[in-house]
Amino acid sequence: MVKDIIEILSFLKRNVKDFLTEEELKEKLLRKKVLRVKLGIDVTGPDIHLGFAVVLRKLREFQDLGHTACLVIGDFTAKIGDPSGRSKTRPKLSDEEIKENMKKYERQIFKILDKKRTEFYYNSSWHSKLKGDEIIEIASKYTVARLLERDDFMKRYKNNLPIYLHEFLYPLFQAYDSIMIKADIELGGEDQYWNLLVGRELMKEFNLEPQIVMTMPLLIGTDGKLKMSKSYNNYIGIEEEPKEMFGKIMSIPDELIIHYFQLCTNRREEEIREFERKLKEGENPRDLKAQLAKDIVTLYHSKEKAEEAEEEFNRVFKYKELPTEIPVFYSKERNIRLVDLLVDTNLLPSKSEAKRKIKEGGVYLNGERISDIDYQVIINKEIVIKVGKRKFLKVLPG
RNA sequence: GGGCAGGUACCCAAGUGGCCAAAGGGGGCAGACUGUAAAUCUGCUGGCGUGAUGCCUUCGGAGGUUCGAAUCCUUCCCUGCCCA
Repeated sequence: MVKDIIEILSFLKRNVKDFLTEEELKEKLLRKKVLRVKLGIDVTGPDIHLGFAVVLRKLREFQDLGHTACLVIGDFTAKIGDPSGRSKTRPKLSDEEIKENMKKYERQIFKILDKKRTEFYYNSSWHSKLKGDEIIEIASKYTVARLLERDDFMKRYKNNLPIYLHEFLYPLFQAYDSIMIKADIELGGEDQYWNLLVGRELMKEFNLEPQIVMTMPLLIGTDGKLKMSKSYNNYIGIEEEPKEMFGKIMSIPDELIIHYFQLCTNRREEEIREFERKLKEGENPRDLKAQLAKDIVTLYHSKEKAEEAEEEFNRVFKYKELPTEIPVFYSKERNIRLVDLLVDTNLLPSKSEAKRKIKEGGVYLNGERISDIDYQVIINKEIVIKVGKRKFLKVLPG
């Protein structure tokens, strides 16, 4: 029994950044059969990306060991939004929008999680009922100095940027969630560490067994610099089309290959070491990245789709051929300026932009670069337009 | 409540009467090269116009002064700091 637990612990420790504390988890595993593993879900946008998937995958590991995933939907904060109207990351959402988002979310979440061992909680169901005196009670358990410990708050404070009072309260509300669902352990990205600790502290204040805190490293986004996030637009959604997913993974900087293998695939530790060695020995990073892309597409789609995506990628970017499927636009005009056509087809947003792209040599008609901004297009048969490396459109008379 | 400092394009940030569609950086896009939608280098980055020294819209909002305003004045809104 004890030996099993040690094995389980070392399994669970893979890809973990902060773990507070291993001893407590060991003790809980010995004492309880089923742990309640909490994960907070933000409902502001409908896409789950590979970064969040790192955490979800960890949660799945707990489920596979028989534990319960307790997903706390942050609909309360989403509904309140940001009164200052400044923060784009917290737009105010209606019940309908939240429901709509949740539908899409569930579909994606269960690509990773096990439905049978998942419970959903909407935190508005308790937060909306809190009375003023109860809120004060919660607030009285924590100090401003401790709230200011949070890096993000401290930075803003030092830089004379606004910190709104409700933002100060959010961590406490989030912590209160842990109390309401009696979490044994809470998971999150490493940037959540501080928030999760508040949960731990608050639980102690309410005379509950404090939750264990476990965070996963943040996945770096496709830009190679910032954490993967919707707001930085550097993310790869787990529901993206295989081709798109494949391409996006190919576009990550080479230095991130191992990082992604580690956090986004089921490759064993030894295999990853092996890849690392190959890279050092001068193996073409392109090939390993293609392997990575296949791994990930297989995980969220299928092996077949992954292979298709690879073929397509090679066709378009390696051999510079046309993609197999090109969207079609039927043009009523038979004789039109190229600039106008580019705008009409939505390939480019404005005529100025179209002229720029033509001047830059980024526009091709049937494989031929066009550099005359006054170019007239005669549409009497199929024409394939290419803008930049990735935009293709077939234009037919219609 | 009082004093002071600020609000500029997708973001950060310079500009303090005409040479401002507005420096610089980031991001984005395009090209070259390549190993790929990697890295690096180069260019572009408000809209419209037949190509440059043309027009229209944009420097928190609304008015005003001026031949001319991001820049000056009035007023309102917002943020930070200090004092109370």
